[in-house]
Amino acid sequence: MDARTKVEPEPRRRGRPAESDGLTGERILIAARVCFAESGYAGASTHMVAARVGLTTGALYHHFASKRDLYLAVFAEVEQLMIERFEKAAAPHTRFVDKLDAILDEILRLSRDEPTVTGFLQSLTADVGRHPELLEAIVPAFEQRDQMFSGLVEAGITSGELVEADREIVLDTVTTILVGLFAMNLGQLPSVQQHAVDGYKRLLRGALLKTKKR
Amino acid sequence: MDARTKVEPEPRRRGRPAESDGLTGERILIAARVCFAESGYAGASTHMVAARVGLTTGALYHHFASKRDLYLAVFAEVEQLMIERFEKAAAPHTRFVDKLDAILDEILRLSRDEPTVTGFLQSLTADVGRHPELLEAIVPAFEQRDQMFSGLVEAGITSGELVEADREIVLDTVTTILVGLFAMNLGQLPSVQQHAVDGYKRLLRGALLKTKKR
Amino acid sequence: MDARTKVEPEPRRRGRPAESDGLTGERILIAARVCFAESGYAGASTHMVAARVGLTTGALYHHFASKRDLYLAVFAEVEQLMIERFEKAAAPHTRFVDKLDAILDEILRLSRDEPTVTGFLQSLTADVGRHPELLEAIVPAFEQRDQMFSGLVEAGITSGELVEADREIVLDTVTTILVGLFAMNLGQLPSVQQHAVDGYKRLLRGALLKTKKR
Amino acid sequence: MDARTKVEPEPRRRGRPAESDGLTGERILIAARVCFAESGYAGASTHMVAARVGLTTGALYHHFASKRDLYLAVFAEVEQLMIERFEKAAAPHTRFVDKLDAILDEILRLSRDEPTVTGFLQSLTADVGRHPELLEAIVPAFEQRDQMFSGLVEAGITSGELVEADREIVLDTVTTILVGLFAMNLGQLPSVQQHAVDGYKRLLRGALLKTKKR
DNA sequence: GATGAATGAGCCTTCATTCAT
DNA sequence: TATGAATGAAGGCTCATTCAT
Repeated sequence: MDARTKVEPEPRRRGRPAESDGLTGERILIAARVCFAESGYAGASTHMVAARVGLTTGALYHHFASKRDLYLAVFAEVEQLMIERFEKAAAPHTRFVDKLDAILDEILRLSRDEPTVTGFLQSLTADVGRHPELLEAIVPAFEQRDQMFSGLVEAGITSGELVEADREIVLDTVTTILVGLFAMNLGQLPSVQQHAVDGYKRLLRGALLKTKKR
Repeated sequence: MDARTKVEPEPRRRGRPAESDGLTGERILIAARVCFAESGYAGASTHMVAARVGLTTGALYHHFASKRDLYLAVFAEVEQLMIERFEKAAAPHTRFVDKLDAILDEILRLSRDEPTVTGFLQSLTADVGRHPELLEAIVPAFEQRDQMFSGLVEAGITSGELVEADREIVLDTVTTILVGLFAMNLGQLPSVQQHAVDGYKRLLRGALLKTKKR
Repeated sequence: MDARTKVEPEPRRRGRPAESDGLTGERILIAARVCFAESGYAGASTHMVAARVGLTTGALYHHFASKRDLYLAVFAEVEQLMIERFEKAAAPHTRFVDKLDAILDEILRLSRDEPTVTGFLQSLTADVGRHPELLEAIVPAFEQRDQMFSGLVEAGITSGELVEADREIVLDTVTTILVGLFAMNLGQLPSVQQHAVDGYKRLLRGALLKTKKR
Repeated sequence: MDARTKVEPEPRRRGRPAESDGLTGERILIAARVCFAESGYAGASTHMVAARVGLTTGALYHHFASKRDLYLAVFAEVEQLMIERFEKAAAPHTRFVDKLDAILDEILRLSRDEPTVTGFLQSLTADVGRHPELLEAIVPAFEQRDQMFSGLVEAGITSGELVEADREIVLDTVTTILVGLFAMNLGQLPSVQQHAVDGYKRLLRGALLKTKKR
C-alpha cells in the first residue's frame, strides 16, 4: 500500500537556490491549504507542508512566523475567495431565492474546482473551536461573512419575499445550510452534495413536499 | 535512512471490542466521549481520557486495545443512542413532515441534554474523513443511519407527500440538513441552532418565503 | 545512523579577524556586545545581533567569519577597554591600597557608564569555561590582565605594603575580588556593588572589623 | 578530540525495565546537576541529561514536568546542601571572623568534594538573570540564604566585632566574596581559590597589608 | 486490574551558516 | 556590500503504546 519510493529529494546545496522566483511564499500558502484541508489544523504538520513545496521546515519559518500565522494567512485567502465568489454569483439577481440559488450552485462549483477551499472551510469551524489562539484572530474576520449573509436577507425583505420578523431565523437558517454543505464536502460522494443543493432549492420554493393545507 | 516498516496495522476485529467489563469500562467510554467531543480524534490524547477517569494510560489498554478501538466503541454508543432517540421521536407520527419535525426538535434536545453526543457527532465527519483507519470500520455502521432516513422518506412516499422520483434528493437533503445542524453545534450560540430548526420547519411547509407564483 | 562527521572546525586564525572595515563593522561590534552581555555566548543569536544593527544575518558574515570570531572581537575590545580604564585609574597612585581603591571605584563607574562592558565581563568566565573553542583563543589574552595585576602587586612590594612571600596570595585574592564584583553586576541592585566596594576598601585597611588582639 | 565510540546504548525493550529501583528520579537529579553545572541552563539539553542516565528525553518528562522544573529541583537540592554545610561549618564558632573563616574553608572543601554543586552555583546568578521563568521561582528561595548571612552579621554585632551601622556593608561584602569564590570555581586552577581564601582570611584580620597609619 | 516506567517517533521551532543574486 | 532564501542539526516537548511488577 506504500511501495512508492518517496523520491529521495536530491539534497540541495546550501545557499539561495538559482531558481528562486519569489513565488515560494505563494506556493507555501497553496501547499498549506491542501494540508489543512486534508488534515485540519492540528493534524497538518509543518513538515507535511514543507515537503509538499520541496522545502525543509526551517525554510517555512523564513516566510511565516509560525504554524498559526500560516493557518491564518490561508484562512484570509480562502475566506476572501469564498466571499468574492459568492458575491459575484449573487450579484446579478435581485430576489432572495435567486441569490441563494446562485450561491448554492457556486458551492457546488467550488467543491469541484477548488476542493481545497471547501475542504479548508469544512474543518474551519471545528479547528477554530478547538484552538483558542486561532479564534482570537478569526472571529473578527467572520463579521464580513455575516455582513454578506445579512445583505442577502435584506434583499429578501426589500423584495417582499421575507418579513422583518423572520430576519434572524432566515439568517441562521441560511448559515446553517451553507455550513452543512461544507461539512458534507469531503470524502462523500459529490452526488450527495448535488442532491442536497437540488433539495434546498426546491424547499425554498415550497416545491419539495406536497404539503396538505392544514 | 527510512526503513519504511510501518507495520500495516493488523486489521483488528471491527466494531465494539470485548471491553465493557464492568463499571470502569463504561466510565472510560464516557470520559472518552467527552474528550473526543471537545478535541476530536487526533486532538484528544489517551492521557486526557485516562486522567478524566482517574486512571493511568496503561490501565486504558486493559479495556481497549488502542485509541482507535476506544474511538470506535464511543462511536458505536453514540450512533446507537442517536438512532434510538430519533426513531423514538419520529415513531408517533405518520407523515414525513411531522416525523422530520420531531427529529429536528430531538436534535435541539440532544444538544441541550447531551452536548457530548452532539459534540462527538460534530467532529465525526471530519475525523473519519481524515483517518482512514476509522473510515474502514465506521462506513458500514452508517448503513443503519441511512436505513432510518430511508424509512423516513418511505413514509413520505406512502403518505403521498413525496414522489418516488425525489427519493434520493430528499434522502440526501435530509442527511445534509442534520449533519449541518450537528456541525453548527459547538461553540456557537444555541440560539443559532434553534433558529435554524425553526427555519427548516417552515421551509418544509413552504412557509418561510412568500414565493411569488412563477 | 550517526555519521560523526562534525568537521573539526578548521582552526581559524586567532584573535581579531580582519573585520572592522569601516563603520558597519564597529556598529556590529557594539550590538554584539549588548547581546552577549544580555544573553551570554550561547544565548545571543546572530539574528539578535543583526537585527539590532538593522542587518540580516547574512550581512554579518561579511564582517565576521563566525559567531565565535565575533565574540572574540568583542572580547578583545572589552578587555582592552577594561585594562585601559584600570591602568589609567591606578596610575596616579603609588601605594597598592590606593591603586586598588581606584580600580574598585573604576568598576563602579564602569558598571554605571558602560553596563554592557561589565555585563560582558560577567558572563565571560562562564562562557569561556563552557565553550572550549573560545577558551583556546582567550586564555592567551588573559596574560595581559595578569600582567596588570602583577604590576599592582609589585607596587605593593616596592612600597613595603606587601611582602614577597604573599605575592601569589595577593594576586589571586585581587583577581577573585574583581571577578566577584563583575559576577554581582547584573540584575542585582547597584547598591550591593557599592556596599561591597566600600567593604573591600575597609577590609584592605583592616578597618571593617574590630579584631580583638589575638 | 572525540574518538570515544559513544557506546551505542543497546536498545532497551519497551515496557518497564526489570531493574527499576525507584531511584531514577534521584539519578536524573544528579545527572542534571552535572549538566547544568557544566553547561548552564540554556546550554544543557534535556538530551544530555537523559543520555547521562541512559534514558530517552521522553522518560525524563515522566519524572519532571519540564526542563525548568528539573532545574528548580536541582536548585532546591543544591541550595539546601550549601546552606546546611555552611551552617554546620559556622555553628561551632561564636565570633564573626571565625564563622566566616569556617565558611570559606567549607567552600574549598565543597569545590573539591562536590564540584557539581559549586559549578551549579557558579552559573546560577547568570542563569537566573537571563531566564525570568527561573527568577520567579528562585528569588523567594534566596531569602533563606540571606537569612543565613544575616545571622552571621548579627553574630558579629553581638560579639562586638561589627557595629550596627555597618550591617548592610558587611552583608553585601560577604555575599560578594562568596559569589566571587563560586565564580572563580570552574576551569580555574584550584590553587587560585585556595589563595583567595587565604587572602580573604588575612584581610579579615587586617593582616594582609602592612597599612601605614594614616 | 492497575501503576509506573520507558520507548521511539514525531511535532513546532530556533539557529549558525551558506550562497546566488 | 547586503539581502533573501535555504539547509541541517538540534532543542523542548507530547504522544500512543508496551510491559514488568
